Amino acid sequence: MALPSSTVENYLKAIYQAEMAAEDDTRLVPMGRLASALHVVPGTATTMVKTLADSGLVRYEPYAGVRLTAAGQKLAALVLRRHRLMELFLVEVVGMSWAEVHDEAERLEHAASDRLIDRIDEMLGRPAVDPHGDPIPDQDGAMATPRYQTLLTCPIDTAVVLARVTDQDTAFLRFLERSHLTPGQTIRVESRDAAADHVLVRGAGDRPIVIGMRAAAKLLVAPPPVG
Amino acid sequence: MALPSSTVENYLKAIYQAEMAAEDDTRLVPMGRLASALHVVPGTATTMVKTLADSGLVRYEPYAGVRLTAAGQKLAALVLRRHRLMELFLVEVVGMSWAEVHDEAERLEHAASDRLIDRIDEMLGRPAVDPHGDPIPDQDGAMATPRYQTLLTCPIDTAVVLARVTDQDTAFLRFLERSHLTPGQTIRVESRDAAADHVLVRGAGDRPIVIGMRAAAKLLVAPPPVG
DNA sequence: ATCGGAAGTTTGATGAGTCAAAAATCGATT
DNA sequence: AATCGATTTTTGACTCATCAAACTTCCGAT
Repeated sequence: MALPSSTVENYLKAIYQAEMAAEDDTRLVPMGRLASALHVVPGTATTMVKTLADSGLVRYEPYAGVRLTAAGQKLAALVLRRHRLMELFLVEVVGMSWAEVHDEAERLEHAASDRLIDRIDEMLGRPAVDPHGDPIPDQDGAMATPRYQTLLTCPIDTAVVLARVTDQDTAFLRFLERSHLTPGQTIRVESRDAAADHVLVRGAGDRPIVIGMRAAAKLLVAPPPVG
Repeated sequence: MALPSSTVENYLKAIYQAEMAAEDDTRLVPMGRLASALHVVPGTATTMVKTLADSGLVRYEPYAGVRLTAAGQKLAALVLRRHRLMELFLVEVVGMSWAEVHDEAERLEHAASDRLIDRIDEMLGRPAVDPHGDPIPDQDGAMATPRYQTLLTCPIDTAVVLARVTDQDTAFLRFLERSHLTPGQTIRVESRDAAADHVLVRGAGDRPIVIGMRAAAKLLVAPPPVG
C-alpha cells in the first residue's frame, strides 16, 4: 500500500487512542466519538472509515463502530511513536516548553522520516515515555501499557510519583507546570471532597494545590520506587 | 489571506529560486521551467499560477511567464528561511549528513511553526548560511546575496574558499563530501580543459580531483579571507 | 410491540490540486 | 509575411477530503 496521507494517519491515531481510552473492552469506537475527536462531521468519518476498511487498516461494523486491524494498529503506533519522540525531542533538545510541544508535534509527526525519528530516538537514549508520561512505542509499534492509579483512586496521605498526564491542553499543562505537578514529581493527596468536587494535593511546592476531580482524574500516579 | 498551503509555498519557493537562477534580468520565469521544477505538467502550473496571481502573490503575464510580487517574495523567502535553518539544524544538532538533509527539510519546512524556527535560529546563533552555503533570509525575508565566482571562472592556481554548492542532489553531495569539497574548505583549481570538459581541483586531500565542467559550475568560491 | 429521538449513513456538492489531450499562441526560420 | 515547431493555455475529468442535509437504523421508554 502507498504511504498513508496525514489524514489517514490522523484517523488511525484517533481510533487507536479512542480504543485505549474506552472503558468497555469491545474496543469498538463509535463514529460520533471519532468524528468529534477529528473535528469532522459524522458523515465524513463514516466515509473515511469505509475507505480505511477497504485498505485493511480497520474493521468497520456499520452502526456499531470501528476498530483497528493488526496492520492499522501498527501504523497508528508508529504515528504515536513519531509524535511522542518529537515532543520529547522538542523539550529536551530544542528547549521548548512542556505545554507547547503537542501542537508542534502534531504537524511534525507527518513530516519526519523514519530516519530522523530513529536518530532522535538514539539521541534521547531510547526513552520509554514522552514529556507527559505517555509511553513511546518502539520501532515495531510495541508499547508498554502500565496501569496507573489516578489522583482520584490512589491512597490518601501516601507518597506517590506523578507518572502521566492524560490531557494535552496547553492551558492545563501550563497550570500544572506552575504548580510543580509534572511527571516524576513525588506528591501526596491530602484529602478528597466529593461534595466540593475537589482534591487537595501536596507536592514539591510549600502550598497544597486544590484541583477539581475532573482534573485529578487526568493525573496518573505510581507507587514511589522501592529503596 | 489564509495561511498558504504547502503547495502554494512550494510554488512560491520554486519561482523565487528560478528568478535567482535566471541569467537574464527580466526575472520572468517561464511556465515550462516552473512546471518541471515542481514535477507537474505545464497546464497545472498555468492554472496554479493564475490563482496565485489572484491572491496577489505573483504577477502573471500569459505566454511570457511569472514573477513574484513583494508579498510573494517575502513569503517565499520565509519558506526558504525555514528550509535552510532546518537543514543546518539537522546537520549541527541532530547530526544528520550534509547530503541527506535536503529532502528532510523539504517536508519539515511546511510543518515547523515560526516559534520553532526562531528557537532553532537562536540555538544556532543566527547563522548566515546553511550547510550548502546558501544564505538564510532573516525574519523579515531579507537575504544577503553575495556574488561568487565558480570553479569555472575563478583564477587558476590561486587559493580560494569553497563558499557554496548550488545542487542538492544526494549522490553529488556525497561525492563532494568524500572528496573534501565542502563549504569552508580552501582549494585551488590546477587546470581546466574545455575539450576534455574537466577541471582539476586540489583540495585538502592529497590527490587532485577531476570534475566535469557542469559540476564545476555548481561550486561557488570566494577569495580567501585577508590576513 | 412500537414509537421517538439519538446516532449513523447516504447523497449531492464543493474546493484543492492534479493530468491528458486538444487548442491557441509565439517566434524563429525561411 | 507565411509557416512550422515549441511553448503555453484551455478544457474536461479525476482523486481526496470535506460539509449540509436528507434519510435510515437502532434502542430504550412507554
